Amino acid sequence: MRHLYTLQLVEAAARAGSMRRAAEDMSLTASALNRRIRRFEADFGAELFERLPGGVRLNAAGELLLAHYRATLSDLARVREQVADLAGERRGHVSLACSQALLPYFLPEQIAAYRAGHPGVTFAVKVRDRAEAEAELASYASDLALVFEPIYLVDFDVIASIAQPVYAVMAADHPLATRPELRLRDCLDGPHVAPAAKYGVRHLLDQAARRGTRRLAPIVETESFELIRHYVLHERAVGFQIPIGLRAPPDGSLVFRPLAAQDVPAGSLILGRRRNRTLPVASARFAQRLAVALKALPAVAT
Amino acid sequence: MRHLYTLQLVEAAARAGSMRRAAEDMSLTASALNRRIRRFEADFGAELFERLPGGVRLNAAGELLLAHYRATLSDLARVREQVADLAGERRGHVSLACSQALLPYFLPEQIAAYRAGHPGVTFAVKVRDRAEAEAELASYASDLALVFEPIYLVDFDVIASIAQPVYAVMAADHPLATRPELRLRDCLDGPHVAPAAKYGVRHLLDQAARRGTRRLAPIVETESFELIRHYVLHERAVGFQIPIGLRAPPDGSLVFRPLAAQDVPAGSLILGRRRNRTLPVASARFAQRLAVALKALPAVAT
DNA sequence: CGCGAGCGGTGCCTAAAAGGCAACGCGATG
DNA sequence: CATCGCGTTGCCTTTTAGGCACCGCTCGCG
Repeated sequence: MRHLYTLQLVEAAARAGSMRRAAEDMSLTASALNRRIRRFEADFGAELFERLPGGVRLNAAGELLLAHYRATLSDLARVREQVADLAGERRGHVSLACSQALLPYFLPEQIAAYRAGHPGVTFAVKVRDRAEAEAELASYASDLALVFEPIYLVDFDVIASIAQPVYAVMAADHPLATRPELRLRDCLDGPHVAPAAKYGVRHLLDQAARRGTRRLAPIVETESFELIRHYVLHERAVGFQIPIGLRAPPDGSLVFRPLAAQDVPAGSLILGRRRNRTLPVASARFAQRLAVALKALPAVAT
Repeated sequence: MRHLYTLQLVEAAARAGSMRRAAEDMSLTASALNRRIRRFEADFGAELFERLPGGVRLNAAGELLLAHYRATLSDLARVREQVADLAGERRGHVSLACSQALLPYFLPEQIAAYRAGHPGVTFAVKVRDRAEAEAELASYASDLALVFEPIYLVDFDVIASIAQPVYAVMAADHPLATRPELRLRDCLDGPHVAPAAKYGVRHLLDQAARRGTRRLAPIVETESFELIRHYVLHERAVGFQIPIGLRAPPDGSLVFRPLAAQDVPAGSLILGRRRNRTLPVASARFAQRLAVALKALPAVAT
């Protein structure tokens, strides 16, 4: 959109940290970019940047304006989608930040099912931990976030929420696999594989362990739940994951057992958007679909 | 703001209903305006107007875009105020749509008190009935609305709400003036002066009368509460108003008596803003002040 | 301590965009 | 059927934006 070009240049300068680099990024000479920004500042009534010897940095006014720009851009995209929808094109784009547990089964199925009915809609899926996901929303980088145990930020609207207990993951021949439900201490007594601290599953486990005056002592700590799932097939250890990210392999090599609720309370898997944001039609509809699918989930994985 | 000029032209054309007239309004030739709009439509990817033989009218896409423009404008004004606030200027502007009852005492006092602390802040007060006030908010024409018995629209956020019973207004020597509280039938039996149907007070009276299978039969029906207040001094008639718009004159010529709550339930005086809207700082602060002042109101006028 | 590299900013000239003017086609109107 | 007002287009002028060369400045490095 042509009329937002100046603001786009401001964003480029803010991102590059230097007018000359921003000019190069935008295929312009530094003088042209500089003049546009200076002219805008004069018109706007305030400087947007701190001019430092080594470049520029946004000041408070600039941050405010840039937030406005991003909001405007996002709203304009929504309008364009609605207009396209008016013309019956059914096009659109959904951007979503989610926790890892959604990657293997839930999201692929949901996206595929949605695209079957709306082949013109494209998706962008980013994997973000619970803190990052909310930052994604705040900066308009993603429309939706589907996160396990998010840190409730002020600018976050919950669209749907379901409980997800923590499950222990282990090889079928693990001694604990005979029990229908596990106590936390059983898992901690033996070797265990845990996700990194930034993940909601780990957060719940740490809190639960602290209540029992225990500590997690993982033999492997990782940012990848996929690694956890596969690792426990190699060494007799217990991993952890929430049921939405688990499905029994056909060969029966892997089993899941819930942790007793009195030890580790169930966490919340939450679908949210930026507070007060009107989503593009495609995102809003997909969010609606996700909300329905989440509620229809079987309470327990098998 | 220079970069929104094209959208401003679109709005002018929409308002004028003709490109030539809009061009005149904006001090431009029709050809220039027409070309800007056509260029924008090409860039945007959709036509914004129906071209009729007698002029132009916005189509659905145009309506959508214009709503975006107004939202952008409003958000930009907020940003500018926040930036001005950053510089410690304490400037700003509050636009407010309100019912007539607020005009004689409450609003002048509140505005004056606020301006005493913030002399840089200016005000725009529009008088609107309950339906119009919400349209004001929806179109971003006003930041706030303070209305008696608004028609609850979907896009309306309530900031504060207080109960206001309906009072009868009459000359001090009116026969009914001797009673501390009046029944509705007493008022309807004698000559009475009533506000027009679009006002909340009249709405409450009509509903109440219908329950008692009575009808209002005003000798004078008017859109002006000021006229009502003054008229009852000339003829032995009863008028109606809510206490926030009433104050006993020093000469004691006018008296107010509440209508029995079992006859006419109290209505709500509601301070609201457009749903999901971040208000400019000045408006937000003034709204906060209004909310406090409303809660501190004496329950009954004397 | 000097010197070059990189920065934001400015004057000058050219290129591009926007505006004004006149005219065209077209439907509505009297 | 002539006329009026509408949106629109071609042509030319005016305004605006961009490229280039260069200035003054700070900072790191030899």
